[in-house]
Amino acid sequence: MPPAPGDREARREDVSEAVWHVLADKGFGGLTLRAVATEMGVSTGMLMHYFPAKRALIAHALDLLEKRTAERPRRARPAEGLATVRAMLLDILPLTADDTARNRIWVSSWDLALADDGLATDQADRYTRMRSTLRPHLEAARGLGELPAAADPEQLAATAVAFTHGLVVQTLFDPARFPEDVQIAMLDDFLASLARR
Amino acid sequence: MPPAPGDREARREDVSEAVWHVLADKGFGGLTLRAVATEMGVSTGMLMHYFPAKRALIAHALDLLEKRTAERPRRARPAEGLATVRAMLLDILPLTADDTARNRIWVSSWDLALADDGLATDQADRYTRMRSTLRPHLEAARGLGELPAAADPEQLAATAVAFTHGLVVQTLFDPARFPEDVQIAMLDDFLASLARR
DNA sequence: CCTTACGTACCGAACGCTTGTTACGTACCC
DNA sequence: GGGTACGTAACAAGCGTTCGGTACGTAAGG
Repeated sequence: MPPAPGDREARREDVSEAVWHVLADKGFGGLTLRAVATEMGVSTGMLMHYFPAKRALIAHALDLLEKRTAERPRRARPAEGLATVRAMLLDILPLTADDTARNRIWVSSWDLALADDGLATDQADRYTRMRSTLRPHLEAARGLGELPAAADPEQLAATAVAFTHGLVVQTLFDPARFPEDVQIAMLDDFLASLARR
Repeated sequence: MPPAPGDREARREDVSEAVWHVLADKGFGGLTLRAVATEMGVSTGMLMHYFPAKRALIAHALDLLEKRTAERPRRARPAEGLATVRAMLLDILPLTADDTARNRIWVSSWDLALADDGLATDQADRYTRMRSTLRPHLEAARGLGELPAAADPEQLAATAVAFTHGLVVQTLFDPARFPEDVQIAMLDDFLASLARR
C-alpha cells in the first residue's frame, strides 16, 4: 500500500499529529525522534524520509503550532468595541482541553525561543501582531465611549495581552484553581476595570 | 590549592554561579554538566564531587533560583495599600539586567515544570504563595478606600500577578519595546484602572 | 501481457557524537 | 598515611543521522 504519491502531505500530517501529542505531554525538552516514532509506531528512518533533519521537524512543529492557533475555532465577534476584545481574549484562554494543550506547547516553546535569536524575534513579532490585531477594537471601544478618551490603545493592547497570558500560565500550573467560570470572571472584571473611569 | 575543608559550601556556591550563567543564556534545555564545567574551567568529575548527580544539580539550581528571587534587593515598602502593591510588582518586573536574567530562567523552567508533576505543583504553590503575599495589601488598599468595597482581594491578586508575569514575558522577547519607563507606565495605568471605579 | 526497470516508502541496524555517570590516579594538607 | 579534592579517562545510554536492503507501485518495451 506504500507508494501512493499524493499521500505525501497526508503522511506529514500524521507525523505532525504525533509530534503534537509528544509536545503536549513532554514539552520541547522531551521532543525526540524516537519518541515521535514510537508514538506513531514507525521507525526513525521513516521520519527522516519526510523531514530531512530534526531541525526541520521542529520548524514544522512550530509552524503547526502557529497554524493550529490561527485556525482554531473562534467564537463569533459580537458588537464592535469591548465585546469583541472580550471574545478575542476568551479565544486565547485555556478553557477547553485543546486550548490547554495549545497553550501548554506555546509556553514550552519559550525555553527554546529564549535561547535562539531567530525564534526569539519570531515570538516578539507574534506578540507585535497580537497587539496589532487587538488595537483597532480598542480604538473602536474608545470611539464608542467604552474606554476613557485618554486611553492609549497600543498600551492597552499590551496590557490586555499581558493579563491574558499571565492568566494562561497560572491556569496551566493550577487548573483546579482557575476553572472556566473563574477565568471568565477574571477577564470580565479586568475589562470592566479598563472601562470605568 | 586543594583540600581546604570548610570551603565546601563556598565551592558549591561557585558551581551555583556557573549554573546560573549557563541557565541565563542557554536555558534549562542547554543546561549540561560539560557546559557548566567549561563555564568554570573545571572537569565534570569535580561537579560530581559536589553534586552526586545532575538531578541534584537541577534541584539545586531551582533552589538557587528561588533563593535569589527571595533575597533579591527590593525597594522600600512605602505607605500601606496600593503603593505597596506597586512596589511589590515593580520588584518582579525585568527592569535591571539581574531581574531580566532571573525572569528568563523562571520562564525557561516552565518547560521542565510542565512536564514534571512534582515541579508543576511546586510552581503552582509558588503562585499561590505569591498571591497570598499580595492579598493583604490589596485588602489594606480596599480598607483605605483605594479600591472599591466590592473588590475581591484574592481575585485581584491573581489578576495582578497575571498582568505582571504577562508583561515579563513580552518584555523578555522584546526588551526594546518595553524599556523601564514603559513597563512602569503600564503598571501604573493598570493599578489606576483597578482603583477608579 | 509479461517483463524489466525504476522511483517511492519504509525498516532495521549501524554510525558518530554527546550525554550523565563511574572508576582510577594523583596532588595536597593535616 | 590517610582523607580530601580534584583531573583524566573511560563507560553505557541516548541522541540525531546515515546507510543498505526490501517491498511495492508505476511506466516502458517487446
